[in-house]
Amino acid sequence: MKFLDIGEVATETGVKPSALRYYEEIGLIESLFRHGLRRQFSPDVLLQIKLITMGQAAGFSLEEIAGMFGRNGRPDLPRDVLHRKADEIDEKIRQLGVLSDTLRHVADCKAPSHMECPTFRRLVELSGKRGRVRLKRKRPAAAGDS
Amino acid sequence: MKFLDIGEVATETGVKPSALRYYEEIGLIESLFRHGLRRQFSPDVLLQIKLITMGQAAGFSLEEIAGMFGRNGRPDLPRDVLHRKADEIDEKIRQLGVLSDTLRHVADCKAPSHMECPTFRRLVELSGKRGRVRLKRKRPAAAGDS
DNA sequence: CTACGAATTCAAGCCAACTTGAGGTCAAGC
DNA sequence: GCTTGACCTCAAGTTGGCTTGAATTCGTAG
Repeated sequence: MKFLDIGEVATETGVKPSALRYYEEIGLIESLFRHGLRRQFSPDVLLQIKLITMGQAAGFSLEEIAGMFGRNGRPDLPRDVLHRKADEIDEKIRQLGVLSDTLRHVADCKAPSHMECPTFRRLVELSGKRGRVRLKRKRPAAAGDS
Repeated sequence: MKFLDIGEVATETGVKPSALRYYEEIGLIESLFRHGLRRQFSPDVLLQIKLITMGQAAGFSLEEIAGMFGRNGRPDLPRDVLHRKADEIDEKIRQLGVLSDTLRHVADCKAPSHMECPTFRRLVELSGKRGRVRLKRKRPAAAGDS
């Protein structure tokens, strides 16, 4: 089996060595042993780091991420908590959908101010509602309708 | 027309007064005038704040958010940049889908370590790929398949 | 054997986004 | 006219997640 230097892990994942050391310090990942002073990582760490960066993209703290996938490689959280996290993410996905729609609308809308545009307002107000709702795409914008 | 005290804005949006003052300080929102010392906000600010919190959930900085929806109430970014932001968000949505699936899998999988579970590995590796890919739900987990 | 480059530790620094605290102001109700 | 409570300002502090820098240690190639 081949082990990885911190530099290789860094180039493969795009996460800087300093960050990786920090992750190890807080117990989020671990190196298997040292070669001289150098940490040697299992290739599996690449997968773990992918999860970590995804979790960060989702807005979770490193602490929460550790809970989800385990400091030791397996989650310390019970099943139902994990399911609730997943639900949280799904809700975030919904909100992001609204944000994306809103952004595209803003890009294309000709109205002088968004606040006066009913489409805009509908979109944003939608963000509070539950359930899947995305705009039908590409209705050509009419003047005065931003 | 009815104007809002900072406290009302806070309770309606769930954003603390201190944060709202900070937003005003950096020009992200504005109060219309003062009543004595007190800031008076237009009800429209509630919508704006909803956008701000959505943007934050998406992982954008306040700076970026200001660019999207405008410090002044309208975006300072050109159309194509906004569209690219929307694309960014869509990509993030895809990644969150993978994360959510992975999390549910982790919750239900009986394998001793995720790293040994092929389903898990497939899921995570999927996150790099382009295009819509979500797992079919609720295939009952077999033993040894985590 | 020596030099090189890639790693190491440790403390300190940095940034965004707020929060906290002390001390002050104001308007509405009694 | 006084109290009350919600607001105000301003400076300083906090948290998370790293980054930076100085001084040092290795292993390998020449």
